[in-house]
Amino acid sequence: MSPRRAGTTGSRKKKAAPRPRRATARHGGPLTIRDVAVMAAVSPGTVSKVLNDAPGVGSETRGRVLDLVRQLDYHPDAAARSLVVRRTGSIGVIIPHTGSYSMASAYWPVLLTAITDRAAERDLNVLLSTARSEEDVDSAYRSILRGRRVDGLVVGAEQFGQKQLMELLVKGFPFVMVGKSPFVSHWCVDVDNAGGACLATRHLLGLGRRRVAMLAGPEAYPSVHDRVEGYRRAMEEAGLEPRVQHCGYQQASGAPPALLAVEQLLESGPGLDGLFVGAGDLAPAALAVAARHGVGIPKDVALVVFDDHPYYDRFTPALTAVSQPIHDLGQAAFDMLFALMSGEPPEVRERILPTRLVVRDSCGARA
Amino acid sequence: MSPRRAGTTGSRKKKAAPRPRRATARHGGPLTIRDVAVMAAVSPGTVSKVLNDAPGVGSETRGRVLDLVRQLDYHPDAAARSLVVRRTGSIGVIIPHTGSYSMASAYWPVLLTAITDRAAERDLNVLLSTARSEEDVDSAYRSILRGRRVDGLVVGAEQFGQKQLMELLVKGFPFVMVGKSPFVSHWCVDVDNAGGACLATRHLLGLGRRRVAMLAGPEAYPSVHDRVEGYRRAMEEAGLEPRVQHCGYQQASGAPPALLAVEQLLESGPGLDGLFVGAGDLAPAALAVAARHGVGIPKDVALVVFDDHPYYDRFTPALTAVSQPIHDLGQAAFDMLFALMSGEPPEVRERILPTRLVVRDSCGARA
DNA sequence: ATGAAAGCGCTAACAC
DNA sequence: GTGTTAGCGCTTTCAT
Repeated sequence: MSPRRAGTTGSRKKKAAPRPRRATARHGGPLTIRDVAVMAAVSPGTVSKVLNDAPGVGSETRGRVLDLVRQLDYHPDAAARSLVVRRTGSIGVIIPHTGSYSMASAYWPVLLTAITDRAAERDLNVLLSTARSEEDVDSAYRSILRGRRVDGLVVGAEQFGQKQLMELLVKGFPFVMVGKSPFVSHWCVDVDNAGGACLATRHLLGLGRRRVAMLAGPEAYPSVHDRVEGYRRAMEEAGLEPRVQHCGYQQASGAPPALLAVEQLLESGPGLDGLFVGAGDLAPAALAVAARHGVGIPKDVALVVFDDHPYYDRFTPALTAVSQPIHDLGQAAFDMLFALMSGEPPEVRERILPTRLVVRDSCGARA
Repeated sequence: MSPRRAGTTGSRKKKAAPRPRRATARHGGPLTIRDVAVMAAVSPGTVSKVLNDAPGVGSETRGRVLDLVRQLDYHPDAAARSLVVRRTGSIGVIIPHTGSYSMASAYWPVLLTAITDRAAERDLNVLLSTARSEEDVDSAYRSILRGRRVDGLVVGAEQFGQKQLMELLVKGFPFVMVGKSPFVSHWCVDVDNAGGACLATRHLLGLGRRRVAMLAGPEAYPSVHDRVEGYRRAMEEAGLEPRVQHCGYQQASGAPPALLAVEQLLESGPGLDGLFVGAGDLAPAALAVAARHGVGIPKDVALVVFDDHPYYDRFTPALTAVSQPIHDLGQAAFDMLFALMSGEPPEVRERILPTRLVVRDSCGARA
């Protein structure tokens, strides 16, 4: 397809021929370093040195080349460059989205934005892979790592399988996890799940609520575990009996397990007067069931939800929430990865960011 | 740094030497096609043919190589490959996020997810660039196009500058726009903005509202223009006087211009009884101002907003909204780009997707 | 300070 | 059917 050199002097097979290569620049495609070199009347090697701020180039020459480069808007071919320098200039980000929800919630989008912006500052590109299901994670993983397309990786650790994590670890591939992995200990960033949950629960307790239950996600996730722990701690401090109801996250189809879980909470046992909703995804379900049962919020049941959203402000009642510093989390993840890639391991292996409580109406504090 | 070949026979400079190259495989890095070739006792060329399903390989050999490849988990180096095939196997996506809002709204995240998933099906990677401001778009643009890192591009056309768009056009670079550009005519996908706006307005009119105003974004955007047009059409059909109030989108800081715009709408002129909010971003402001003025929704003013969100269901009143098929839009954008990249231009230059009205409480239809 | 040339890992044209 | 080799566009010794 691409025209290789036309027979120069009939010498194509004899090994003695000094591999003439193309002597003159005559192509159709984009500019190459040769073109620039020819026009600047220097060798490609010199242009390369200029472009890479390497020493050994006269300032007069350097200036001339630089001008030309600017004028021609020449940019070295990334593939050719990475082939020789053995770096791609990209990082990978793998994020899960179970159902259409995760991407619609603010968590991943904001995280991603933070990472992308930060990466851009360092002249790194971001290769994004989304994974629909946990099985999907594997293919996302290989598609992004296959062929050494990235120099480092940010992964949502909770959804990542042990196998892949171990693989990365063994390879010594630079990566950081967002959220703790149930399987491996490695560099990661996370929010203070236990602390935030404790904060939320204490807040409800401080408002005089006593029968405070927790609606939690699937037990397998470390974040869920930590939030349950924080809730438990607050309850036990107050000498109260914890009551945790787990449920699955919203799936792509089928009846939301959250609804059933809330039903169970409301129906069984003695009446609640407080509810800590352990994940933003679960809040709508909790509100819906409460409304259906004629349970007033915050009058009958005071409610705090983990993970904030701008729109909670416009719910009725406006939701009191534990706000996570998602943007900071993304920046921290990138910074950690960047350090790893630069061969300077960050000081701390786990960077845990604090949460804060945003008090609105659903907890009854303003009532 | 990387160990080049150790002097084989002292012949390093004489041009007669047949460029011996490395004969034996002995390195530290990842597997190369040579390694596989050696182990399979075939030539690299043959391995390459197997990997690319090229003809001219015996089925016995093919099987042996394939087994080995699988067993070794060998993947060809992407950079080396793209250098010779002149394709990167990646597409770029540039999305704007003014303030932290855009990414928090469902539009871009869902669009991005759709594109990414679709790309994965075609074994294409997605290089993501976010642009904070309109000036930022330019650097995002160059960073992603610089060095030919992608084979095609999806861009949010409204925020893209004329200069960049023209550049792409002139280069003949495959790209599709999401939303129409004010500057150039090119392949693009969009929702039926005018139709959706008309739908919303007619709905309000059909409910008996007569003094229906529209709260719209900045005039410069084609989508805003189209929505205004749809609104106007519906009003004029009914023989009513249109009343449009423009405002800027939410900025990173400063008082939201939306608030002021709504104030103006409510204060000036004769009392409204209907409001068409031309963009999801503006809905919270409209509700806030209405509440502050003691304007009941839908009792006093019936409201419909363009662009739906799962959480609107939990607003009070639940928001009636024009729902855009964002996921489909993303898929359509990718499909169009893929066709372009395959050299088979899509049949239609503009793919316009229909919207539908999601009736909830704010329009008063259920009252 | 500059240029020549080797070679990164792969594919494609051609020879056998 | 299989091996050989040139060369993609760049960086990087090494010689000059």
